[in-house]
Amino acid sequence: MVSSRQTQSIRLVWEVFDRSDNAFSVVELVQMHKDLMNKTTVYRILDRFEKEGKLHTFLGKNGLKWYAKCNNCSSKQHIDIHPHFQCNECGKVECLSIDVKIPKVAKHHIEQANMLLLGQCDECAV
Amino acid sequence: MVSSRQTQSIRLVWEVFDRSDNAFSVVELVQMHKDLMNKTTVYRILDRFEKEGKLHTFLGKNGLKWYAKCNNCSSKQHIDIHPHFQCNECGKVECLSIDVKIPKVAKHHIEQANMLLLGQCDECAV
DNA sequence: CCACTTATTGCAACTTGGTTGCAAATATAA
DNA sequence: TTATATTTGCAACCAAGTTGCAATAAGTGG
Repeated sequence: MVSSRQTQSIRLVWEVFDRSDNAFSVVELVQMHKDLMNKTTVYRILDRFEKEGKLHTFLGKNGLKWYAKCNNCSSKQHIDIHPHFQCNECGKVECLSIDVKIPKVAKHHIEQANMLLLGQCDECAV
Repeated sequence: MVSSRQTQSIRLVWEVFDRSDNAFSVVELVQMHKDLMNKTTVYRILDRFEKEGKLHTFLGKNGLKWYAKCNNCSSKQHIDIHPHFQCNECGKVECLSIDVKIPKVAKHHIEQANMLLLGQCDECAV
């Protein structure tokens, strides 16, 4: 492993995140690159970005994997919690930059916490 | 829809929940009934229990669907939040009977919140 | 207790998200 | 420019979940 060559595909996938602060589902990312690279490649690149701490992941409302840029989060803070919001109508997802306290639970050693808020986003609220 | 016949399969699936306060993943439930009924049937029965407000569902750490009895929760409270805990080692899931405040977020109308805590359970902590 | 209606089930085929192994392509260092 | 090790494409695979339809079986009513 180690190195990390600067390939066309890696550049293209990164650009998506570089140009926007949105979160993207893997499905979207595979779709938007489908003429440019294989889905396996997309999966692998995202995987790598996550390991490198450039992106963090979480699960959306149907158990689909989403990726977002790590703006507020160092790779240490990945285990900490900022909640994500997903609109029940348009499906769009956002990282919320608020902190949620991880509850202490007796007899449980909590290492991570995921919080997904579901509702209606600004744009879908007529 | 409406009626609801009391079939063998429905009875069998319900017994699992009746005998224990654990949460069960669909995968487990399909597996444990595999000689008694088709997986489609298990899916359909769980689906129905959920609609009837007997069970609530949530997603575990790999996006797998889990079902648990609605003890503390009326069907109204489904949209409210008690967090779930999943052990990273043995995979077991519990409903935690603590309340988590749903954060208010400007410009977002939040309808539901899901919180999954991950860590080590009592039994896996040597 | 039988016949009938309709809910429920089984089955097989399908869909979708995600993974794997390996050969071919290509970025980089020398 | 070449050598080599990383990336990629591809095709096949896996698992979770869904669908359509024919077969089965609950729960009526007679």
